[in-house]
Amino acid sequence: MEQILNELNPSQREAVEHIDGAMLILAGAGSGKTKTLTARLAYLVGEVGIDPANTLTLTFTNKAASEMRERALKLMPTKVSYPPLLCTFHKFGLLFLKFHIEKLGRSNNFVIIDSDDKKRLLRSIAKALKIDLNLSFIASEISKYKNSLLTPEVVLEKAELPDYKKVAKIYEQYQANIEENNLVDFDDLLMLTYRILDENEELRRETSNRYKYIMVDEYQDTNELQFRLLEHLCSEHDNLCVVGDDDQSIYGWRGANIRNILEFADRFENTKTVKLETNYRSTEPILKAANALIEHNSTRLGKKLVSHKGEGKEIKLLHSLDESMEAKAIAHEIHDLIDSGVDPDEIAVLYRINALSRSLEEGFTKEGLAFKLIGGMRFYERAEIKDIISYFRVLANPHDDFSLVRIINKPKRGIGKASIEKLQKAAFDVHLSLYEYIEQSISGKLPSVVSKKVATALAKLVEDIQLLRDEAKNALGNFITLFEERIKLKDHYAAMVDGFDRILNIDEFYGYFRDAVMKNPDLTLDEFLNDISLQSDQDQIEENAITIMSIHAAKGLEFEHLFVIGLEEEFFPLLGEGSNMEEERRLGYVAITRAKSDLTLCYVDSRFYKGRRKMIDKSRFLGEAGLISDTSLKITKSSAFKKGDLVKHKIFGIGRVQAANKSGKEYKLLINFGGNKKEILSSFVQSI
DNA sequence: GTGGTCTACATTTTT
DNA sequence: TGTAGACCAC
Repeated sequence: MEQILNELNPSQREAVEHIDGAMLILAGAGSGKTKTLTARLAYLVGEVGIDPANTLTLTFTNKAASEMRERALKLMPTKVSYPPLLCTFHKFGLLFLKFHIEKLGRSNNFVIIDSDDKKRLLRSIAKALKIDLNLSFIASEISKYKNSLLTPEVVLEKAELPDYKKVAKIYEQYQANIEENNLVDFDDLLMLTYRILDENEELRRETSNRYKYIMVDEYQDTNELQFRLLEHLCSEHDNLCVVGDDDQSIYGWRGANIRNILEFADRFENTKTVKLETNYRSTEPILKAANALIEHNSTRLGKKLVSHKGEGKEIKLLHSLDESMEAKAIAHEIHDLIDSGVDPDEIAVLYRINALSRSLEEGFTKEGLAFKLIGGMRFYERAEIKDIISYFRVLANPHDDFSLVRIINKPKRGIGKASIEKLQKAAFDVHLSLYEYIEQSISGKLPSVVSKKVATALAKLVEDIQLLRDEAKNALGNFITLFEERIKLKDHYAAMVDGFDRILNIDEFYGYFRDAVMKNPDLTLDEFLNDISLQSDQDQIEENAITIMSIHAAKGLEFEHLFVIGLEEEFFPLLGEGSNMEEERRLGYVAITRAKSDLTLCYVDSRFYKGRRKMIDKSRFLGEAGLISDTSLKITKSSAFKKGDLVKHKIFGIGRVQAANKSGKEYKLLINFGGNKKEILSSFVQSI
């Protein structure tokens, strides 16, 4: 243990050795946040003698949780009998609800639905109510309500604008619907947990006394609900240690409340604040730019990263004509790096919006550069995977109407929309689940409402389901083989245009399932489903290739050689309604601080976006980071201006170049400003 | 019920 | 420019 402490710097050590009471660890990028957190957990358990069962460490992602678990366990004495609970907020909610959801009058065999399921449900409700609103908007609104603990009734009452009234109506039906089917969405995992704790004082006390030492990672990303949940969890002791960086709060648009971290010390009495400002990741020039940039924000707690590494290469700027030239230029630089022996895993390209990945993908492919793209369609959200999961859900619980509808005609059984609707209505009328109704109508106990052809298809489906259910009850060792034999999902997908990829995915999933069964021969379908529902595939297949991803996706990662593209006004900072300049700047800060020693910031003169080519200015962030003297004066290669170009002058406004003549190092431009012709040096205008 | 065509639309995303 | 979902014809 002594050795662990010796490896820490004074502030890290101070944080680790603080035991009781609230503590805010302001951990700048690359300041050894995970190290401090895991060391503290090990210290509490191994040195202070706190029962691991009395600790709770919460993260946002599975990846962070498993990384921390691994590191903490290594530091801990081997004699620890019980591993400390270290998981995501949502996983904690799931565990809690498994034990306590009956306090809300619900049974604990609930099924977790993902955002895709949620949207499908919302779509059908919106359609039934004849409401034509953007589904993502509805989904995020409902999410907001839940995270603010607003019930449908309250929202209905409060909503004033017509659109919000409509959303409230959908919310009401949505909530009724999922409760009726005993479904739980991601927000419910937290909201219901909170509600149970809020309504049961006794349980609240018990729970708080159980988790006597609570730690939270990435605290700047907590939302209102998570904060209130934490309040309940530490109501008996205030032993809440949070780690975060207000400058890295980049999920405001998702409901993260930066005030949670800014006002932490006000909410908890006698908060100890520790700042970790020594950065072990990046060289001085990189941190200088990061510090300079973030200083333009006003709402922050204030801290300044100091480089432990010291001097290094200056940040490079890469200016290109357009996105394809940009991709080409970057590809060439990366090829050079790889040729000089750099590990591709140490190279990444980041962007603010996913749309910018396309030009990179195309350019890199053209240049024969292998890359892995993070983001986009998630593995578990692929239609073919969701189909299998839906089958599994039906097998685990045939009364899961929602999943049954998804798979009832996959592969095609000739059961169409009309038949499904008839069945649903009939089942509803006799208060049976869809499956029960189908089962009973086949056996003749209830009248059939569908054609003979459909009835035969349904009979076959029911037979398959029963057979597979029986098999699943015994052992899952041979389950996949039988499943594929009966359902033939692969054949269904093989016939499609992109069938090959889909088959690969299906096989990967089957393999994953077999593996899970092998690791745990007693696994049940139920357990398997719950495990994967909270899983994302952040940890992608390990390939030795460079990475391209959004800045959000790069949070928590670091790279020796980093490129950030799209440093242009409009793209980064991303401008538009609802854009938040301070959050954009924090994103810039996150992007820059991902680089260890070699950072290249790229911008172009024009980009193709949403079907149009647009001229754009370089980002104000370049100026704010001290990388160019003044953003408003463009220091361009003079050849960039030619007759016919539109330019902007600080005083004269927009004009068109009529002639360009070399004058010393620069070009002298004859510009027509709305009929008013002037001769201006090119460095005094910007191209637009 | 299935399959093809047309049109509106287009941040960031984990669980 | 690309695509998801709506819509219409068999």
